[in-house]
Amino acid sequence: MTESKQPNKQGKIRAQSQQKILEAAQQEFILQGYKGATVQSIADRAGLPKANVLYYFKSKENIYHAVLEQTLDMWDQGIGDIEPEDGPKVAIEKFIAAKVKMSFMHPDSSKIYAMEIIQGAQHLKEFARTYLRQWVRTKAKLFQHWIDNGEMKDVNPVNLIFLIWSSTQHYADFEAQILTIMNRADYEEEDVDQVTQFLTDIILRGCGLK
Amino acid sequence: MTESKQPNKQGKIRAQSQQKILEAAQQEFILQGYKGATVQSIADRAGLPKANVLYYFKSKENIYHAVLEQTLDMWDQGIGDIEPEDGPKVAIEKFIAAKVKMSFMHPDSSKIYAMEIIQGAQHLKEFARTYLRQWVRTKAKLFQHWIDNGEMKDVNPVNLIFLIWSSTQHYADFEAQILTIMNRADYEEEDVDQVTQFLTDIILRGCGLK
DNA sequence: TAACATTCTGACCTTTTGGTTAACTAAAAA
DNA sequence: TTTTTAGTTAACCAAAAGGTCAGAATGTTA
Repeated sequence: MTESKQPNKQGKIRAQSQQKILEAAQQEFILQGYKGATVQSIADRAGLPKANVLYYFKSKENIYHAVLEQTLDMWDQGIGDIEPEDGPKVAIEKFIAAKVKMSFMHPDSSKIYAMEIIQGAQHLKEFARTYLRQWVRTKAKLFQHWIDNGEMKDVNPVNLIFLIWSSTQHYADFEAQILTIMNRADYEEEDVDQVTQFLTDIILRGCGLK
Repeated sequence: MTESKQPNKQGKIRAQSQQKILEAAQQEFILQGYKGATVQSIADRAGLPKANVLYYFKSKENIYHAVLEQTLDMWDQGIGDIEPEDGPKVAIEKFIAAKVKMSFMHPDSSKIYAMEIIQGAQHLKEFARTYLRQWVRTKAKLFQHWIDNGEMKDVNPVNLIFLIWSSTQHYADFEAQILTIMNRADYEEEDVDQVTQFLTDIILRGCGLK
């Protein structure tokens, strides 16, 4: 029972190195895909020798799992929570604002997630089947309740959720295309508000809330 | 000048084999990514020996290019053409209907395209910079014209185009997630109409056209 | 049928990759 | 100081990958 270590210094190096590796790996996985990202390229990007990367994560699979987990945590935190007492207008406003913000602040998480789903959601099937499905059902019920109460137009709540997800995530996932089309090098501060404003405006009115 | 061949039989075998290879390749590229899709796996899926695949396409790069080209052709054909004389209501209806139909009928093309963009659009930068940018500008001007004429609400036309693209393509790209959440095995005929109906309804009303 | 072109294919080669190992250093505990 | 533990790294290896090639098989045409 040599349960000593980790007063502070201990886990520090570990945590730092792991984080550096995860960030590098996320980039590489996006740019090259799972198979295309090599342990060497991840190591190079992280500024570490390959063997050191394998020391912290026993295998490439493990690195990928860790990246995905980080992504799901982000999703979980960033998703604005819809609350019953908000009413439909505020709920949708909060929901859209949260998702747009996440898209602009953590586009890479969104990209990794999108690639996983496109490729068949092999690693996320369970997450979708349990967590996501439940989340959608709960929120859909809430919307349905407001609809039944005449507080908003009768639109399919599930489709509405998909609409908000897709239209907000688009700015993260399709960043390259959007910037090219608009002939811009990067997103800027005000884009977040502009997009939030636009989507909120259209969707609220679309739901008969404006 | 032995310009004989191809009265009919000639190019036939060639065309058939190539098409079989392209379909197999598209699947593999989606499922495994560019690097993950091996020439062997493409050959296996196409039911041909590897060397035969390399006989028709000199390299894996070439196969990928051919797949992308096919995808852009599809995009080009499938995009409902907005015409000035339609007016905003019909234009948006046609646009949404065309994109939804494409998403449900050719989800794989949409997926390949999406992956390319997410990964930085390396092979599509030129397409986006020239063709797409021009397309968006032309259509945006049209919408702006209608807005100036008071025929629709004052919404940002470029954002509107992005909204329609994203919300429709979502059903192709995120197929796996949507089906899992809805606890279904496959899309069905009526889904196309239902989704078209939903999106048209919300977006038209969002644009003050209902 | 003979000549020619096209299609097909197993065997082979080179390079790259994920992962292991063993040895070394640094630092913290005993 | 001695002993452990954590971290670091070059060198190595087996497997898998992309691609070549020579020659066999199968048409096509004259």
